Order: sequence, then C-alpha cells, then structure tokens
Amino acid sequence: MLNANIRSTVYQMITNLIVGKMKLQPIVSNLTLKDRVYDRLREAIVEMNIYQADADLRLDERTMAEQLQVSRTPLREALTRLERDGLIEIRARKGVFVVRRTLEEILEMIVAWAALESMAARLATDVASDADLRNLRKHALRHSESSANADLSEYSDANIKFHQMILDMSGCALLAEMADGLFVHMHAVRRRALEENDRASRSVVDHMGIIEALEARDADLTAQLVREHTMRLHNHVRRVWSKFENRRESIAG
Amino acid sequence: MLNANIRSTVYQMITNLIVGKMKLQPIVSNLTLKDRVYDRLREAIVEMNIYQADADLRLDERTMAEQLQVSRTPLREALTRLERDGLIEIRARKGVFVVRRTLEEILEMIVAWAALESMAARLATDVASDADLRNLRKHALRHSESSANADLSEYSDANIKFHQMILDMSGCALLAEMADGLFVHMHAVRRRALEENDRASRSVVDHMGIIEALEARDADLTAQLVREHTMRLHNHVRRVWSKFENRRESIAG
DNA sequence: ATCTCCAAATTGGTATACCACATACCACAA
DNA sequence: TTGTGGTATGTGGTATACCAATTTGGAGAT
Repeated sequence: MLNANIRSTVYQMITNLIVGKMKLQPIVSNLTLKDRVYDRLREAIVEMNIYQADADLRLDERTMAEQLQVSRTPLREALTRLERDGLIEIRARKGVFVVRRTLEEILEMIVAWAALESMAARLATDVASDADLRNLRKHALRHSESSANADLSEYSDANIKFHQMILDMSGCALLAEMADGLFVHMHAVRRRALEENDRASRSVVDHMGIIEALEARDADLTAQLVREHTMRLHNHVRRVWSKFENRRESIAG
Repeated sequence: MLNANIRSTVYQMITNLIVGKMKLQPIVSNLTLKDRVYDRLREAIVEMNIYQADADLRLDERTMAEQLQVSRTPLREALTRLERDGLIEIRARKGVFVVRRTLEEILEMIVAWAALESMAARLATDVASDADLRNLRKHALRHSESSANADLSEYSDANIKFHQMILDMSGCALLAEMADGLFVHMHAVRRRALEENDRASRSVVDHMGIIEALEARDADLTAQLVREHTMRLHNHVRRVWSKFENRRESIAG
C-alpha cells in the first residue's frame, strides 16, 4: 500500500518531467507509524475524563493494537514516549495506566508555568514588536465580552490563547514548548478553573494590566503581574480542589 | 541470565526466612531492560564529547544491541525515550544521531533555567528552613576556596550542587526536575563556562549575595539575584561561543 | 461455606524475522 | 574520464512468536 503510493507519486513526477514542467515536491512524509499512533493516543488520553470516579484508566496493549490496526511494536514505542511525557505509567506485567495527577502535582505545574510565562513576558517587553502588542490587545478586547456573556467555553479558549501569545512573543521557543508540555496535563483543570464565580472577570482585569505593562516596556512590572496572575490561579485551584479531594469524588466531572 | 538473577534473589529471601531473620524485601528491581539500557545510553551520550569536530554522532542499533547484549526491541524503546528527551534524533532508514545543540538552543535553555531557578529561589525564601539555609551557606563557604585555588573541576561540581540545592529548597519537585532536564543538555557547557578568566570568582560573589537575600527572606531580591546570576552566564556563553561557532571548531574540546 | 492452592488465562517484556527505503558501489556506455 | 543506471548492502520500521510474571477462578479439602 505504502509502496503503491510511493510508486504512483514517483510516476507523477516522471510524467511531469516528460511534459517538461518540473516543479519538485516534498515527496513522502517522514511520519512513521509510531508517530501517528503517538499523536492519536495522546489526543485520546488528553480528551478523556480521567478524573471521573469510574473512569477506566487501564489501557490494554493488544486491544489498542487491534483497534489501531498496527502491531504492538510501534504501539509500544508510542507508549514509551507517552510515559516519558508523564501521561501514562507502564507497570511491568501489570498494565498501562493513565496517570491521575494529584492536587500537589497540579499545583506544582502551575508554579512552573508561572515561572516560564513570567520570564517570557519579561523578555517580551524587550523583543516584542509594537505590532505584536497591538495584536495581543486586540485579541484581549475581542474576547473580553465573552467573559461577561458567561460564554465561558469560548473565553476559556481565548484565555489560553492569550497566554500562548505572550509565550510566543518572548522569542524563546523553548519557554513556549515547556509551557505547552505543562498545559497538556491541565486539560481537565483549565476550563473548570474559570467556571467559578467571578474568576473570568478578574482574569480580564489582570490581562489588561499585563498588556499595559508590556506596552510600557516595563520588564519588572510585567513579569510581576504575569506571575501574580498565574499564582492567583494557583491559590484558586488549591482552595477549590481541596474540597473535592476531601470528598474523594470526581474532580473534573 | 536475568532469570537466574531472579532465582538467586528469591533463594536469598527464602534462606533469610528459614534462618529466622526477616528483613523485608525490596523484591526484585522493577527495572526492565528498557530502563537499564536507557540509563546506560543516556550516561554514555552525556559523557560523549559531541562537539568535537570529528565526533561520531551516528549510533547503530544493531551494534549497540550487540554490545549491550540485548535485542533491538528494548534498545529501540530506550532510544524512543532518548529522542523524547531531545538527546538523539531518529531518522527513518537513515540512522540514529546524537543531536548537536546550536548556540541558540543552548541560550534558550539557560533562559528557561533562569526562569525556573528564579522561581525556586523565590519560593525558598518562604518555605526553606533555617537549617536549609545554614547548609547552603556552609556548602558555599566550603567550596569558595576551590575557585581561588583554580581547582575548577571541583568548583564546577560544587557550583552545580549549589544551584540544585536552591531548586530543592523550593519544595517544588517539578522545578528541580525540569531544571535537571535542561542540565543534561549543558554538560559540555557548564565546566567550560567556568574556565574563563574571572568567571569563578565572580560566581562566588554572586552566590554569597543570593545566600544573604535568602537569609533576609527577601523574595523579590532573591529572585532577581538568581535570575541575574544565570543571565550573566547567558551573556557569557553568547560571547564566548560565538567565536567558536564562527571558527567552526570544537566547542567543548 | 470458606479457605487453599494450582493451573490456565492474561499481560507486558524480549527476541527474531522480514520489509521497504536509503545509500554505496560498480559495470557500462558516451 | 565522466556520467548513468542498476544492483547489492545497510538501516530503521514493523510484525510476530515466545517468555516470564502476575492474576484469576475454580476444584478440592476442611
């Protein structure tokens, strides 16, 4: 099958050659089965509601291999990567399990996130272009309404986007990448955190303050505001989740 | 062989039981071949001088499998993890290559490190015990001489330890863990960075300032000093490495 | 009814065979 | 000599078979 695809692609190229107009192509994708399995599993795990009390955290290699129509070998290599991501845990002869993060771990992730984004914001005051800042302000204004309209689903996405924009504006790709790695683990947290009383409106105010500090090119102030903003989420999550943990019930349900 | 090891371990346990002196069992290590191969490869790669002009960055699966006396399967799973760590790159049907970080990437790692350790130091001003701080000061004093004695090898290790202590004192394991992940990539950088004129003595001064800020429990000042200290390394590396990059020579030789 | 113990099923771990693509090499022609 | 094409070989990718440890369930004893 793959062979046939390559053959037909090459055939197409030769045909183009004969006709005389050569354009060249990027040829075949380098994506291997392992990569595709990894992407699909990662997506599935992130979307899954792992904090449901009755959630099935157990993954069976042979079942998955059958569903994905691949052998266990590339599947296991994908699982190895997911394990390194901290999304699953592979216990020898016991099974593969999606990991449930503890409240403590979630809080630590938020702290790390605060550290990274705060530094990103600091750098951004120096390297971000005026156009970047205009973009950021535009984005924040456009979506500030959705928080008032209680359209929290939309605002949640816009909120995430806001923070990603700051990370990108730092010009330091690694900061953004590392923060992304943290976000993945907080999928179940992010939206819920907003769905609480006046969190959203407070968030809008914070964002405006950050934008103004950025526009003023005030590195220290910007870094401080971003850090405090994220640490407010930290405090909020600690307060709210404690209740759930104590009741030993679903956290994200 | 592995089987024999397990057998002898179990035999030991039974013997202990019969003799009457029960000690409890760590049982067999849950370390699988994959894990052990991963550890050994990681160590080997980190120790390897990848920036030598004539360094062989190519790794051959079958050769390694033979040397390690394991099949390619666990080896490849270890390689998958190393790839996710960013230490190697697996190119389909081309080979496995140890990645050479560019100057740009090294600089970004230092920035991220600064972000993490600065936050760690900030937290430490709040949660570190007085005993922790005494320990830190003792460590710094003990090794400040080696910088003067030009015993840079020893001071380099002590220097790393100093920063790890701060990360640990934050009480946030994730910060320390993420910083560790960055350190691995900078093995070839760290020592060299010190082996330059007065870097070491300047470093000692910085450290003392950080300790004093910690002891004063001044969060903002501590965070600032740690950040500035690491960013000085950033500037230093940028200046020094640029020469090497231009000459296209060894960086860590 | 309950407990003990063993055998079969389950499950991840490992070894091995084979495939398709990449590369190097070489024969041969211009 | 130089360039072209084919072919042999090497490499990572994948599939599959088997292994060892664990779990499970039920037969048999108490």
